Amino acid sequence: MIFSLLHVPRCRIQSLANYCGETFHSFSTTCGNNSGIRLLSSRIYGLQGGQRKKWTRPISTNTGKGSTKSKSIKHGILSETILTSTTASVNKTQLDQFQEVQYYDIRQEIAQNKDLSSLVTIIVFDIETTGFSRENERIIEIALRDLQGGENSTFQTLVNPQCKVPNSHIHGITTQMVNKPDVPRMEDLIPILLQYIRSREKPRGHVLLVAHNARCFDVPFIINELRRYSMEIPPNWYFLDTLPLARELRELMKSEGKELSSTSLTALRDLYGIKVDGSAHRAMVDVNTLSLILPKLTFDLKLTLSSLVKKSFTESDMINSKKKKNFRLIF
DNA sequence: TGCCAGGCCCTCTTTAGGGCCTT
Repeated sequence: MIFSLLHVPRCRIQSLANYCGETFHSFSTTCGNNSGIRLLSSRIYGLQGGQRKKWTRPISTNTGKGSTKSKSIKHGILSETILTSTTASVNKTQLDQFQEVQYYDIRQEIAQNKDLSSLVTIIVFDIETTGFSRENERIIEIALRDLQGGENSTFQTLVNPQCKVPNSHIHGITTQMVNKPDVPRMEDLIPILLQYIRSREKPRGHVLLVAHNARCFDVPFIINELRRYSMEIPPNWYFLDTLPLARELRELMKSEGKELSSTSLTALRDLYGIKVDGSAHRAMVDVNTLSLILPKLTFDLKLTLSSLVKKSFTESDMINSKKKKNFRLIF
């Protein structure tokens, strides 16, 4: 049975942790045995000039159900596929309409003491890229996991960067793996990704996208990729960076006379005794790792859902932060 | 010839420098 992290009363820290324990135990079981991954046959409309495109490319989701079939799979979430067919039709008009929907700042809703559990979808995500430069490098893999579980709670795909992959030694993703016609390019993927995340949202709800070092790495990459195709981050997306949380944990442990060797994802994984099922530095493996770390981290730091939302940031926050920094440098 | 990512945090600090974290 899958429970939602978001169903936990906002002020009951213990409940949050208990809930996380149940959720992530269920998730862990699902992940270990693994559930089916689907090959989506997608039809999309090109964003540029409304040109219609049709292709079939491998994008994976999982059912989130512990079926008998899934228990027979042994080698991690990346290795198995079940063929199915789903149609995703998105055009620019639909996306424009989406952008026009008015959302309140969720942080104001906290102040108004609204029930966040009915508003927020938490999605852990990770990207693999050809390097560190958001300007010069490209995304080659994306993975997401909706922590409320259920059918199609994960999304993952390789991305065709249309350039060489110089750092295969890091993630094992080679130029040959991604530079081929059946791997979607980013311009093909963006509308599908937006549609997927929107499908996980609650009515007039918000999305909290969580990643390790999100502020300096993952989020700027995502923003840049969207901007390349004249797209913007949807107004109801908020980001949570777990790196500052890891730093808080290190300070907390230090005050208790303990030591955290590093604030990396690997160090947190080791601290909490989480076993890696698959190749580290593949997007879904890191997503699964962070999905298991998050409830333990929030428990140790006594963080509620509303406190997580308070720590979140938007694209606007990043822009304003940069402006303030430039202002300080000038004056 | 010079640059080659960038934001955050710590300290031998704040008109700075270096390390961490992500691929």
